[in-house]
Amino acid sequence: MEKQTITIYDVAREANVSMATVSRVVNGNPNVKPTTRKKVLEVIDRLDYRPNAVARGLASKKTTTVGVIVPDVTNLYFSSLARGIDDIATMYKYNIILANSDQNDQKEIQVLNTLLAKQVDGIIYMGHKITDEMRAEFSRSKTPVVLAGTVDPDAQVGSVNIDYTEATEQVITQLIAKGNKKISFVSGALTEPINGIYRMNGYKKALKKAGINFDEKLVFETEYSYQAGEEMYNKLAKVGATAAFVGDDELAIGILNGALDHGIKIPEKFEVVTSNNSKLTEMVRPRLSTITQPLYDIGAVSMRLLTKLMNKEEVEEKTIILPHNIADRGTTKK
Amino acid sequence: MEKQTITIYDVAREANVSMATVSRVVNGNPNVKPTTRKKVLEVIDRLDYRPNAVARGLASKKTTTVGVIVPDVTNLYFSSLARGIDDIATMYKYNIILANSDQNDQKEIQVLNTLLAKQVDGIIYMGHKITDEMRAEFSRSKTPVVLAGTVDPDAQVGSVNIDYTEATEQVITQLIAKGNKKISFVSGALTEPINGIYRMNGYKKALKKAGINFDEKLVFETEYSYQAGEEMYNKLAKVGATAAFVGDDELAIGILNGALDHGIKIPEKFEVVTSNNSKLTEMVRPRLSTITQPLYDIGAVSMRLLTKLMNKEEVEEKTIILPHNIADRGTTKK
DNA sequence: ATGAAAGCGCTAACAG
DNA sequence: CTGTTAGCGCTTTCAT
Repeated sequence: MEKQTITIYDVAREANVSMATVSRVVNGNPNVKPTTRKKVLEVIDRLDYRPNAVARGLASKKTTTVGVIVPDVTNLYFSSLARGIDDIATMYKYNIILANSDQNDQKEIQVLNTLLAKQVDGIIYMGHKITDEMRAEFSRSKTPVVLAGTVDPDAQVGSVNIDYTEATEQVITQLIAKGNKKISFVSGALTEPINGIYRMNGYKKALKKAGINFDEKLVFETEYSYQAGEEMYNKLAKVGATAAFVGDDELAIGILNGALDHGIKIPEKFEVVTSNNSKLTEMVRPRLSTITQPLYDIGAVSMRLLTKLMNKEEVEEKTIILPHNIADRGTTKK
Repeated sequence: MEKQTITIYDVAREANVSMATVSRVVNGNPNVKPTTRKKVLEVIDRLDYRPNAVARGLASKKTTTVGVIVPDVTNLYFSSLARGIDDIATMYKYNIILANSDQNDQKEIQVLNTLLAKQVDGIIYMGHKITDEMRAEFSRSKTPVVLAGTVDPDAQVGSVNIDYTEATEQVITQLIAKGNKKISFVSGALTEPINGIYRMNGYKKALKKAGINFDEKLVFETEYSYQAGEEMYNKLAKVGATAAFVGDDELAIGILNGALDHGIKIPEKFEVVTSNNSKLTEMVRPRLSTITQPLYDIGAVSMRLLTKLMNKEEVEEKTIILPHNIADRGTTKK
């Protein structure tokens, strides 16, 4: 025979009080006489009663769970953000439903819909690009949304990022100061605003300031993968680049190793700066110079912002920019 | 004014059918006349009706979500498993509630309880060690549990792993064949069965077969981190080890870089073999030799097993061992 | 401080 | 093939 699930009703009966009272003590409502509270608590303990969050969710219209959409958790950039998100979520008593989207448009919409169907109280979205359809869904639903480490020029929703333009400009400026004239720009698709708009603008600004002409041949779009990076080095060599600014750490490591495997001296003959400062950057030799982003914090702050939004608190600014820096390590000249 | 959520009842009214019929078409029940199905579907579309999964969960006692407990998602070993889990979960229409435990006993219990309160249909646990309390909770609850990449000698629950003992034995045997006499065993706590029992047994077996005495001084327990590895190299040098078998990739990379930073030639002067074959192993130079585990598959198979358990299907064997191999790469002699 | 009662939105017999 | 009717377990007014 199935073990009977014990409900709030059982507790009420055993404690000689009403369901309402049990509900009150479970929810920490102060309007309960200490004696009855004690009595109820004791019965709860004795019966090993565990509130059913689903029933509670249906009645209260709050699930205390938030949806997290991520391209791929095995990417350290995203898993670092996810970690920050989960920690703050836990702190505020939320749980996370984590869904990998593979940045696939269909899957994203699909995932968003099941998340909404599951009545999540809020959503954190990470990705490289927001399709029109997603944007439409975001604004159509009254569920709060925060973009973490993800930019959207037309975003009506909250977001947490660093200033990619400025960071990129600084990197390029430093590279130019070290004597580089041909600095490649390697990133994912330029149709992604973070690449095509923000980083690219920073790149061009630095070039312009230094009086260097923008050369399209130095710009490479590719996928975010180690493999793509390894193959990329040849192309960089072919166009005569002496340095590369790279938008993703795994990609950068691919390029670094590609160069190394060709016997190129790093940083003497080729410099590379990456963008995410994931822990990978410190695990390779030479250590990768990089823009330092507070990855964990971006996630944490995103979740914190989301809690405010879910709580309908007033937020002064829902487009948050966190500080960044540049770490000069082994892949750039001293 | 709040936008009124539209329910199954609204659809029923608009379509001139009963809630039951709407429910049937929503759930793909074949017992609906094509005409009415069409009519209902049209109303659903027009009203933009979206079934409430929480209400459904309460009524059906199934949430189609599973809990996933993991020490830390930013660890590539675990995120790789998690990725496999999520993909199969999606395939079977489940969602994943992901919770980081930091391998903290208290937090684990805490997390397990909220997962259970949220009525997850099943749980996948990853970790280094299962405390008595967790084991007790697992057997007390009727919610199916599967351990992924996690061993528990007394496990009553499902599990998916490789044969750690055999794999370790093979590694050590190969290392011995290459002339090493002093091979260090570096892992996390030996109180964790995977280290203290399985891997250690493999280590000792290989030694014994080769007639080499077990030397406690060659065994090192440490935490799973890159940093710990970097610091570990000195100790290895001190005891005169010429090779190391390492239980974790980040740890192994730390050791590798520690040696490299000391100017040690790898693999000529020191060999290292790691255990998890995460993508990190191919990103360092020289590439790390490793036991190859099908990480993604361990996750995928775990989730598949869990679906069967949740479905109360008959499973021949719930302790699954997946095949492994040894990849001889740059950190071992040819 | 406590109880009664009406839902929350849906599924699942059961009946027809 | 379709409708009726109970719940699922809890929160939340509204009384008292």
